[in-house]
Amino acid sequence: MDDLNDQRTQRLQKLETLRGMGVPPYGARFEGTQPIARLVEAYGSTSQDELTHQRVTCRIAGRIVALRRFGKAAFASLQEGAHRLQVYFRKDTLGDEAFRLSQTLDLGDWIGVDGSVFRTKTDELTVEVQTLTFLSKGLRPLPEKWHGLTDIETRYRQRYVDLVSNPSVHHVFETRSRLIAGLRSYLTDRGFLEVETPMMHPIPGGAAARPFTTHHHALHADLYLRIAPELYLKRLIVGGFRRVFELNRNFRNEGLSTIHNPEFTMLEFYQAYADYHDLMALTEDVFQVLAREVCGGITLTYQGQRIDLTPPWRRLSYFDAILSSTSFDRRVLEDRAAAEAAATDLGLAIPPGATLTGIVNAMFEHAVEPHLTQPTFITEYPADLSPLSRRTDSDPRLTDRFELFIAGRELANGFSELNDPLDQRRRFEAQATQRAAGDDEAHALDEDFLRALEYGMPPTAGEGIGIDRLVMLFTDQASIRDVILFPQLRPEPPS
RNA sequence: GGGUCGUUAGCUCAGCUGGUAGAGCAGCUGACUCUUAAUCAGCGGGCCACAGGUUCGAUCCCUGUACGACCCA
Repeated sequence: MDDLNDQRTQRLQKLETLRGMGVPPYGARFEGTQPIARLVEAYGSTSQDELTHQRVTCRIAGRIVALRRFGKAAFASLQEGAHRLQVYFRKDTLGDEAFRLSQTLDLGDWIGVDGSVFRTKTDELTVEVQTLTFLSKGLRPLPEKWHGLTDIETRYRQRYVDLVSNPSVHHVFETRSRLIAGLRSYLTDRGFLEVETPMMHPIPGGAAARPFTTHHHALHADLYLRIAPELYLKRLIVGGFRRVFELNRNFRNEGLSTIHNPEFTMLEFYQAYADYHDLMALTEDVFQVLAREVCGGITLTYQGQRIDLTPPWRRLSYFDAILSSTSFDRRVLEDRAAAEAAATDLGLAIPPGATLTGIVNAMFEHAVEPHLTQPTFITEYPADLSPLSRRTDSDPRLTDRFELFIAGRELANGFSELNDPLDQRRRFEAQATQRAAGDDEAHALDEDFLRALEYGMPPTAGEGIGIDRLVMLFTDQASIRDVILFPQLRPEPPS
């Protein structure tokens, strides 16, 4: 049995009272309403005299979130989304029957209202109700009016209550939606075609991550939820699309944290004939466009830090970043023993089988990443870490790749694509060696992808932008769970 | 996986040295036709997350479990 408290019991009784009055507690269509937000916007600064003169009437609907009764009159706040408008019930105006209905209303109920717009003595925009239409009965009490709902677990598990109780949550998710719409129009305006590639992959690829496994019964085949769309999008470039993007969910079977949710949203886009420098310029530009559209300017505040998106952003090579953030000399990048000593010096625990690349990357993550507050492109990643990236012409141990860091977090990853099928095969084979050595995040070898490359992929640059982290940055949220409507939690224990 | 902290009424929170629980809001009854955290009078509401242990006695001390938050790997 569910938590059957006395308030719920009371409301179940009121449901019967409504039925007794001939009022359906779960009504049907209520057409022709104006959004409360629109009404408030339209008349928020209109004077009482002007409202009287214009005889402004309206039809609105919403949830009752505050109620103040005075014998033969009452005030209520109607909420729709993040917006509220006060309504006023008078026995004189409503008549006995409708006033009796208004007396049965509870916090949380949905009603529709026809009335005239005026200002109260205290100058609050208010609708005096002429006709009251009952729309839907709330059986559970809402959280407290002053503190709202603060219990973080309940906020995530019952986001619907969070949204009712905390209007600022609406703002975060509206901003999320506008950022995504902004990215879509930015890319489509520049000739990128939005495509949909499989979510279920026979071979998980395109990233270093553990996949979720599922099974298709009719095909008698294991399938993997995609960890990245990359290899499919590049197949499309092989097929002749010049510019494509996909903006959708990826799934990675890894731990949860303030910056990791097992399903998360990624934008990936690919541009033929371009290189990673073009993408860095595009990234600087699109962040500015979004910041202006959504935040009204190109400086943001994130968790108390001022973030300045004015281009050009700093560009720093991966190795130089490590050397300039530590006091080590170049040997630590080239000699495994020196690297291990340096890493130990930084307080890092190095597992026995760790490769030079792995140790150096641990140093990067520890000594460099957290300090990259202002937008910074880290470039020229080692080829060992970048099995899908084109090698740098002047030094084939490096790649034409960048990652973007802001506020100490990776926001984007882009590179000139490796389009040499023979080199790609060797890189996959190196990954297979790592996998055999116990690295279960190493890339799997995808023969069909290699076959596609053998048909010839033009020079191409591609990039992924982590949308959840982007939204965190633009809405100043500390946890990824605050920018995902229904973040992953353990299943609720039975009560 | 490890550490720290948390879980008390529908919600937000108190609860001292171990003696079977309090407030505000919400709810119920009554008064009130311009209030806005309305006001006034009265009333009800608890598996103190769960399971063990210590104790004459546990919301409180101990152990474990579940769920969550943060930090670390």
